[in-house]
Amino acid sequence: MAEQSAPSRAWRVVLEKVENDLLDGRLGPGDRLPAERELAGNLGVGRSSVREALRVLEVMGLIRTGTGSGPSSGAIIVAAPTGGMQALLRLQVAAQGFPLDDVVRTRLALEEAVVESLARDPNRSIPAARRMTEVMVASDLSPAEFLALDAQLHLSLAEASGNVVITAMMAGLRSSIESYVREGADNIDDWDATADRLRREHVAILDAIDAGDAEKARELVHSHIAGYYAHAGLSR
Amino acid sequence: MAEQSAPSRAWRVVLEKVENDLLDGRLGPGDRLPAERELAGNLGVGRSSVREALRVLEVMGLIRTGTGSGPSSGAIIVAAPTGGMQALLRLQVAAQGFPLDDVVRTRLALEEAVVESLARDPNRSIPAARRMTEVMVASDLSPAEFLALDAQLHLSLAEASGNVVITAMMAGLRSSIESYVREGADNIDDWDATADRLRREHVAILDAIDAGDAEKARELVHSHIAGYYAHAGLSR
DNA sequence: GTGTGTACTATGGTCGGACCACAGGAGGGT
DNA sequence: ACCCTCCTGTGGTCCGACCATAGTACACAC
Repeated sequence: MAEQSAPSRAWRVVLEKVENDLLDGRLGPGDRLPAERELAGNLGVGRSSVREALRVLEVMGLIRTGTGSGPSSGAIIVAAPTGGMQALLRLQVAAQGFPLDDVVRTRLALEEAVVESLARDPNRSIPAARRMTEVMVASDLSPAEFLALDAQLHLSLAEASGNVVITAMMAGLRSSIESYVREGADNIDDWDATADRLRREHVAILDAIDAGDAEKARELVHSHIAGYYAHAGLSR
Repeated sequence: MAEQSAPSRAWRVVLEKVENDLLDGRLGPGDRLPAERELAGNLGVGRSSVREALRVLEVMGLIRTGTGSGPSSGAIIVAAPTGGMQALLRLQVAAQGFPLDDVVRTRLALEEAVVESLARDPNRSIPAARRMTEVMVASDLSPAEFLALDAQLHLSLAEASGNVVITAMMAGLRSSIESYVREGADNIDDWDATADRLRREHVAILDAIDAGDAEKARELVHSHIAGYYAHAGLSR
């Protein structure tokens, strides 16, 4: 299925070779790829083409490259989930391939799924999120600081849900609209009151999760997020 | 936010330059990037580094490159949403950065959000999806063909919802687990009966959407997908 | 004047070589 | 036995060369 019958594009050959090695188990997390020069020789392409493919893999978060010699050098499969998603979403939003509004709505859908799944999970444990809410009570936080903590809080919920894909997507979505969110905060005149409301909503959401009330958690997180974006003038 | 203070990595310089140009509106969909040699000269990096960055942008679906001269040559901003997401998810799943189970659950969350949003939308129109269900009644479809149509059906729902981000994600998720889904079909002995059930479920889902019953649509799509994966032995 | 074909030019695609920086390991000196 | 040095392997970068391609300009023929 990874065939493309496009023998042009030498770098694609490299990309497909790596993908197939991954799919067939010849490569896995922690493994080292052959050296660039060796790979080039094996596949009959130039080193530059190999490098272009490796660059793609690196940005996508699949490999980490290290100079020097020894076990930590070379290209190593790491499969860091968030990095690539973040880069992709940021760029797509920047290039207007992903409208801001759709990003927000997608975040909404995922965030609702997260809290619902948490509320339904009898083995849930969200101490990290609780701790975040406590940190956020400090009243001398600038909007930017507050929003950063807010992002961490929401992210910690996703992590607690144990779903790597959703966590990566949420991190990416968040970072892709980060600048807009920060600008949006400037549109809010009564920032202290807003921050207070957000804090209370956070606590209410966590309470609903702890109480196992999935429906309520879903509704709360929906109005929490939709409300903020509307208030900040970011939603149509 | 786009700062990295990492003057090493020449290709990052290029990537950031393009991203900043996009964010500041100096570049937009349809625009042409400067020629590779020119870009290299402007930024004080080698052409190879420029190419590595462009390769990343190309795989992410942001640009399309064309040889020759004239208006259609060079690197052009296209911001094709699905391509990059597909590549990213496929590779991450292949490298085991994204567990299969999390992919399925994410698809579930997005798919539920799609049908719910459709059911709530008074201006919804899902003729494409209806047509797909009619095509799928042909009984002489192989499992692979049936699954391909099934994928199209679900995708057409996402498209009908008008959310590009969710559509791209769903297309990517789907393609990333495509091979596993196909293998899973082999685990199903009573394929004809299963296909029949899936067809009926599809119709029921569309009916619920048309009826504006968001809750029911959500439940139906949930059991539809979760049920199939469980039946195919793909869910833990 | 019109049409046609050829040469030119700008572009990406690829390769190979060269050099650098760096990290680890091997080997020699003490 | 220890430490220092040099060697080797690795990615990171640049450069120059060549090719394929697609427009475009221009000269030539009619």
